[in-house]
Amino acid sequence: MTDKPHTIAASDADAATDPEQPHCYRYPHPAVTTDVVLFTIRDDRLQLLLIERGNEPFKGSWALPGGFVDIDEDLETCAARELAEETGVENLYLEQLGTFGKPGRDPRERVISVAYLALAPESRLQVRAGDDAAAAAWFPVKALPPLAFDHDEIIAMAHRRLVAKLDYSTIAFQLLPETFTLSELQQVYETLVDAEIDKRNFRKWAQALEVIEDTGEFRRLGSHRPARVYRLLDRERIAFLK
Amino acid sequence: MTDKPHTIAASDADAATDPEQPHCYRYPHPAVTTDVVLFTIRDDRLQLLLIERGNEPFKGSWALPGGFVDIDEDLETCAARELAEETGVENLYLEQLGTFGKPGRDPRERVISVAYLALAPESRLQVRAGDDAAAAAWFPVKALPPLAFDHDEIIAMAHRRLVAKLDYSTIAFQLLPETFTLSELQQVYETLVDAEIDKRNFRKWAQALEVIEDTGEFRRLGSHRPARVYRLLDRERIAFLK
DNA sequence: TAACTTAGTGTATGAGTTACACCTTTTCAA
DNA sequence: TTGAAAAGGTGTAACTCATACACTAAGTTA
Repeated sequence: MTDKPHTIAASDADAATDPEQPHCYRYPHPAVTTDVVLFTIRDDRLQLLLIERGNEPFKGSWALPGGFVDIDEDLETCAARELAEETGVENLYLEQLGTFGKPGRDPRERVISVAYLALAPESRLQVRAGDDAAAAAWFPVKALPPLAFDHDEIIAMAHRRLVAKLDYSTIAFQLLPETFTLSELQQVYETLVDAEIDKRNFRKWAQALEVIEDTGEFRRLGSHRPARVYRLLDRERIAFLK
Repeated sequence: MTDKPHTIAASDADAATDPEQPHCYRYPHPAVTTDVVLFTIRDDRLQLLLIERGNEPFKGSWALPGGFVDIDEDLETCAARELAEETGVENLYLEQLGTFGKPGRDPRERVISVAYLALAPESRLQVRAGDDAAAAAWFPVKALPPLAFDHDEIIAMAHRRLVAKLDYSTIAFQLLPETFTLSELQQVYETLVDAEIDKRNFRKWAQALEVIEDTGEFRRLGSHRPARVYRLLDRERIAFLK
């Protein structure tokens, strides 16, 4: 990192000259936001949360939940906070996806957005409108509305990342509640890869992972044989395979 | 993305009130930099480029090459520019690694750094001091000097990413020149995984990839049988495996 | 021309992935 | 009460891919 002169100048950024715009720097600074792609599975379809924009630019389009990073706030904390504001839920799975900073992606000023991928089981979500009363809604990944900014690119990257991680991690378990049956687990995988999976092979594979345990309980839902209920051994941490 | 009031206020950021600090915003903005972890293989060891800091903070420590993002400059362009300034080389392999923004990581002001991973064969590099005449030097990953900021974390992530990608991509070919022998390729892999690899299995694997072609030429280097020379089929693009 | 050095080659074994069909256990309705 | 409906649950054989392993080939140099 080279020491350019504005590094020093910016350090006394508090110098207030205009009470309306009190934060001044020798060189221009971009704004930094976080945006979150929150996936869940509802109605056997992969869906994600979007917020309708009430103002220009992109008024009427839909955008990822997100917002400006406070000056003393960690990036991941910011993403978690924005998400909690929209969904009312804390402690969701969250991982950094990438940073999007093409000049012009926001027509107002230079905005650099750190994007996050989040996952949650539908059961944990009770989406309410955020503080700003903007409309929030779920959309299937296969049927997205017109999107603001470069959010289509961010969503495409999030989806690719999610599907790629199925091969070498247990990330998909983040889409299931505390306890689940093997059929429910298979449903999640089939939805994500958008293909049918052989039942016997899938169950052999899932049980060989050594990341789930039989709770000893059964779930009876419908007029058929009840299913064994399993639990993730290590809630929180996702495992990496082979 | 919610519309907070400062989104609008920041749009007229040009309002100059103090000729020394003419860039003012209604809310504080962080500074944004890019830092690059440039790996190469020299003397059969994985090494990376560091710059000695001439000023506080961390005066005398070593830091990743990098610098502030210009207000109209794309992030990757910024990383490539900083790298070109240090190495004199353009068109190196570059991929975004992650963004580091813990408050306090730079004691002067809030600085958010977008880190990049870069790879180059030693043959393409002729490192010269940058414009600022700071010392630049190569260090083996296994013998790094005291590092500035959180650059140890960034380097650790870059190294993990590089090694992880060996399993499912042809990223390692970016560490080789235009043409190479299979023994040279094997050397690169052995250096990266820090272990010996069986020669027959490695060559079988490399040739089954369908990403290299025999140039028909031979390289004679030393008092022994000459080696066939290969070339990467699709220079530039790295392939994803299985 | 013999010694040295790296280049180059094949086969057998085990592990893991895939394809594939039927019986079990429950509920519900006749 | 019984049988039809619906999802739960199970094993084996074929194939693919990764691994372990040792000798000959083709140059250079003394």
